Amino acid sequence: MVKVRFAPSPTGFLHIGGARTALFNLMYAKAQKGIFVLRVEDTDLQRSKKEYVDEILDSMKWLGLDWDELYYQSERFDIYREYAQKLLEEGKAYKDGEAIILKMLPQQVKIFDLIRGEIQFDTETIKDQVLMKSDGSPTYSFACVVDDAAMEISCVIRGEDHISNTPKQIMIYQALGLKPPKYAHLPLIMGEDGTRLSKRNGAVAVSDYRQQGFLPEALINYLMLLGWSPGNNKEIVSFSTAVKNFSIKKVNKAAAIFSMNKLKWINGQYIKQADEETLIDLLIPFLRAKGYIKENFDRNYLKNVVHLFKGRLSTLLDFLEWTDYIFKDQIDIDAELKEKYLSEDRKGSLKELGQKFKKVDVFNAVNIETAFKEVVAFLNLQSSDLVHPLRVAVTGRAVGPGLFEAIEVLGKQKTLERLEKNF
RNA sequence: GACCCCAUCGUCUAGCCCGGUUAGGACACAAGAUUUUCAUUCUUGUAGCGCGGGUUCAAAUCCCGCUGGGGUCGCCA
Repeated sequence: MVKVRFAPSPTGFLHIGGARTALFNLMYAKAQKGIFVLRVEDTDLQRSKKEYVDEILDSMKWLGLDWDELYYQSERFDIYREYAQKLLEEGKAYKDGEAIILKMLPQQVKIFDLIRGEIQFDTETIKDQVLMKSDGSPTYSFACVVDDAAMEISCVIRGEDHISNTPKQIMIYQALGLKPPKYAHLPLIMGEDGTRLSKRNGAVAVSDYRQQGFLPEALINYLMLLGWSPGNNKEIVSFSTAVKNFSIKKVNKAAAIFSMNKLKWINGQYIKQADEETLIDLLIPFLRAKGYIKENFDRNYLKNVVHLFKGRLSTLLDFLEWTDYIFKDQIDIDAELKEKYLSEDRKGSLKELGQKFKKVDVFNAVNIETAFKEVVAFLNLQSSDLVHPLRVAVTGRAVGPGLFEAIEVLGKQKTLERLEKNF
């Protein structure tokens, strides 16, 4: 039976690298109809926090990284103590104060890594390992070994930063008389500048990406591409498709640099693919937080707005950026734009447009454009002479979606108000 | 420093295991087309096997060395 685990420590938020490790564990499990265990490694009584546990579980759920079993190491101290006691009695470990320490026997330890092949260590270079700390809590390696064995984990898939822990843990298995699992050490994810991923060079917490308006499916899609390729030159690939093609042996050995650009591109692709109703649900929390919508809002109207902008978003946050003139009563027009597009003679033309628009009964894009064209012809102008001033006058921006569609969505009332009052 | 891991376009990668490819794709970048603007979309382009030795008729691919990058050396996980 294939069984893997993701074992985060609740001393911080779920890290993007942790999420990738969890994802590869899940893909490996799903590809073989195995079990995915989530084990919270909260043995550090000082640094572990309940709020971090909640945040990690929440982020995992948001990403769709659903686990089959959940364990907390803090509830298993008796088990670790028992095993440590046994090693003490067998003379394989010794006491130093209250701490229990494993004697390192001299030998060559070979580990076979599914991704890297054979790796060899000489235990001469490894110190005796603390199993139980003076305060009665187990160390990472000891709890890890006892649990991986007890939970019958068939393969340990973790970050490359754990390679040097592996021989230490093999020695613990050996002392305990237990058979080690298989191992697969994933390449690390580095920041844009090639150094360790940190808050300095981009967001590290999964929850940050959520707040920045990334879709969970898009983040998953991006993460699976870091160190692995779904094949067939495909980049936009769903989790289930990835699972069908997943092979741990095809995982890359070299560290990968995180690219915000590519993540944004993928996110934009997912937004374009999503239907309006789905996007509305995703957007609601953002719109509420921004104060753009109240408890009660017109969902149909919102649908029109979403339809207008969905093709130009790379994150959900971009939507707020684009739609300020739709949701706000007042708009501010940048002085530079005023000077460039709203000169005195243009103002007269815009007044003229306002008069014409007032008479348009069915205020839709087609009728607005017709009215616009009539005014342009009447004033002996080119369309382009008035398109930009009109856009600036009603949206406060020089760029945006199709002007007439935008005006339709903006609505007759706000359009007329702005043509009369804004300059 | 010691031990360990790694090395294909700027970035993510396919190819490497089982030597023979015009070294493929994607992001980014550039140009063009479309668009009333911007974005989208489409087309095209720039760009890569770190270096040096082997082995071989033939090396991105196999071997060795170097260089470079990374990780670990806690009673943290």
